[in-house]
Amino acid sequence: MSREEATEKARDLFAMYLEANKLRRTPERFVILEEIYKRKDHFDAEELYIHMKNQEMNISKATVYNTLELLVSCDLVKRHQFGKTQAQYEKAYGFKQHDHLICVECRKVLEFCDPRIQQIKSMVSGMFDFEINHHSLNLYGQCKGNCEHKAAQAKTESLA
Amino acid sequence: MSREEATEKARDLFAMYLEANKLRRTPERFVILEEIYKRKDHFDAEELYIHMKNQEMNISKATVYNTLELLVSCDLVKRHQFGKTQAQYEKAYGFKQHDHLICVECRKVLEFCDPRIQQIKSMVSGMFDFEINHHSLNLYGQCKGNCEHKAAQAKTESLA
DNA sequence: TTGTGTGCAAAAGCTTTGCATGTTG
DNA sequence: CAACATGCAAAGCTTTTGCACACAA
Repeated sequence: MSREEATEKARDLFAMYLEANKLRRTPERFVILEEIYKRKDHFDAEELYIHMKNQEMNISKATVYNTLELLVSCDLVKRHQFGKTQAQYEKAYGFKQHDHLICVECRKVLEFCDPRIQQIKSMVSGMFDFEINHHSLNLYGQCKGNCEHKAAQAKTESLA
Repeated sequence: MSREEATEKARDLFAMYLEANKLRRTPERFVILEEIYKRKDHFDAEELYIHMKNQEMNISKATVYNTLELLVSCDLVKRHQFGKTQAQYEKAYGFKQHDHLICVECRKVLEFCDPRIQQIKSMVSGMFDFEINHHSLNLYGQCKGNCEHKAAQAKTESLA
């Protein structure tokens, strides 16, 4: 699925979600969704807010946070806590689910996939009689070389 | 290893760490370590601070945070981010490493172990040429019953 | 028209910092 | 006695809230 297709689908899903929950289709909500789906990487609420301001868009922080919350609720956006404070976000629809590898030196965030995490989830779910909705797996470490990860990136892309 | 033995070992390790890093052996640092190793569950910095105040101990928040930081650095304490803000801590020496299952309804935190996480870490480490120091795996969901997890607790204890 | 959503600013909550004082090595 | 650690309070930073106005349904 191309980025454009994913964005279009996400827009439709968001509209349906809003309708189903009797929430309003405000321009702000769709502008924010649009901007998030233009992005490739992780971002935080502040960055998104600043970006809107730079575009001369009159969108408040309250609305940014409110909309992110809505988008997380309907699974169109994922929220992560890589560091101590500031949450990070990323688009979630139409892109392969993955986990994260964080370099504690350069703070770069890489993505990887491993099917074993699904097995762990099913097993734990059964053992505790829990319904597991989502998970967060972060590996922290440091790149051995010069914090250039291009070789590894290429490797995972070939696996995808 | 009993709780007392673990506490004693932790105290020694902390003393060695302080000496190795030319840091001072202040009473506050050891009182905090002691209190943490008395605890069975997760706690946050505020709880620890309040507890000290209730014991008529004159320990400031700054010292609580500073000491937690030191203890995390030398792996005697682990820091977790289960929710959005407030970090949670737990003692780490002499207790089996584990991951967490969080009920998003009652906020209860359960613990589980799975060897597959180690396999994932080695594989990703090799693939990205990364040195992985630690990880964080949290599963979020809800208990199907009444948020009583005693049966499951019993099951994991029998596995340990 | 009606009530939800928005912008703005202020408040809240967790953590860190600055400074004077105390205490370790 | 010379640094370093502490206590206290204030500041910092991210996120939430209150309120008046705007606008979607």
